[in-house]
Amino acid sequence: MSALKFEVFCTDQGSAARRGRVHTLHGAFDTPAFMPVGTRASVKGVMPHMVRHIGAQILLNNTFHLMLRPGEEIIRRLGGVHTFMNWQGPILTDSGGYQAYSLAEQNAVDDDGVTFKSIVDGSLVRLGPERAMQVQNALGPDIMMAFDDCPPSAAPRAARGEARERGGEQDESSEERDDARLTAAVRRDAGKKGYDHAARLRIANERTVRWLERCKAAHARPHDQSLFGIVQGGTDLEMRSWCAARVANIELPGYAIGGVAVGEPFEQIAKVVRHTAPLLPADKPRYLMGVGYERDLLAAVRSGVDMFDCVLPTRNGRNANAFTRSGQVRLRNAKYAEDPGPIEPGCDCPACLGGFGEAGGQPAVVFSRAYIRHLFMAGEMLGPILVSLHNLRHFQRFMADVRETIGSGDWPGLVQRWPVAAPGLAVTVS
RNA sequence: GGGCGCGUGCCGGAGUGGACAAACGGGGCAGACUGUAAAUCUGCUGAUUAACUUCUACGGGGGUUCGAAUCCCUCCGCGCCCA
Repeated sequence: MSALKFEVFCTDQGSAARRGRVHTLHGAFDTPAFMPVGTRASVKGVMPHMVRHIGAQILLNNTFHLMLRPGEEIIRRLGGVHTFMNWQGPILTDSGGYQAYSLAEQNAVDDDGVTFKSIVDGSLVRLGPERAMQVQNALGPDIMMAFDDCPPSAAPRAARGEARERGGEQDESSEERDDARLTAAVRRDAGKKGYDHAARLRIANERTVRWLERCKAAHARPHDQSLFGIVQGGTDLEMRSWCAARVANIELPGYAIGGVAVGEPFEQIAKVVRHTAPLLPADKPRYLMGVGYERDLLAAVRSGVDMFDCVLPTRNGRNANAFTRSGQVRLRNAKYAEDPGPIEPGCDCPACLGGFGEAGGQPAVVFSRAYIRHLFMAGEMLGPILVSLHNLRHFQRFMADVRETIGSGDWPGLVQRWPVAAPGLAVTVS
């Protein structure tokens, strides 16, 4: 009797997509599922009951950040993450392996783990497979991720060039700027002279597999908590195959694809996922870590992925960037200064509906784009909250529709309702 | 009536002979964001040009100088002080 049960209700006729449900000791969630991110035991700006209200059934926490503050022992003594943050549904914790990537400038990786310079007090913090398990066992999530080595993406500059040639709608004026951010993540490894990306991927793969074995061995609560293994391998399909074979060979309740969406163009992400997902056991949930935009989600679902998480709805929500079925809306733009309409007509989120529908029915007046823009211009915290709610609801509604569609098989219909996701269908129909 | 000081771009405010279309900050405009050190970050912000450029600019006018936001004269406005 495992702490996790996965049932598949139906599989799509024309793709590898499947609809199902994952059961944990803190309840179940429907798959494919989108999990909001609450890194430090908080989905920023959104109270747990609101997170539930917009349709989320499971959310993320982060091992590394909670270990530094407030410390896993405090959370354990207070009853674990569920009680601590007042979320009684399933919780998944990321292991901190991603922070070795995202905080690359503050750490060093070796064969036994990662040494971080604490972002809280500057002290040296060591995180490896055993420690990551110890912390997650103390935090008490339903699903815990293995500690992996997430290598930097191959060549951010070249990758972006490709993306641009394909004539995406993105504004090109920003390329050099976020280059700075990407190279920051790459600096630690790729910045070294004589850097050999293939070799780095191989090392990451070997570590990830070895660390996974150690994680499994160190996992002290297998009857309460489920450990997921992670496949690395960058954009190299052979490396993905190599890693997937070894990771899948280790008996676990679920498996994840990591090291994706770290700067690659959309098609590359889809390609890696389409290649890797089928290599993971069909009777276990497959989790694509950190993804993503609607088109990425659609392509991955059709490749057989069941779980997703992403900071986009909340991070972009805090930055006045609203997701809609037809694309992103930058609510700070001057053209919305007098726009009386909701973020997205027809949306049933608390922002577009003007509230949570208290007694007496829904308010007649919505939170207008003009009002939300004003909130952002004025620095009012309600702005980020409203748009976060809208975005979270957007992704939940999208996933709900995707689940429906897996039953009906009407993918063109889905893409008609969600034009933003269209590239995801195009890429998986051959 | 006399004396002193001040007047810079949307705003505040540097600059006191050339590297000034003018620091810095604010405001505004635009962009980015994929297992969150992010309510953050980046760029632009006199006009004109695709760009090199050119033009108009530091209260008004006049002057000195190869060259002035910066020096001189004068006028206007504002502030403070003395009668």
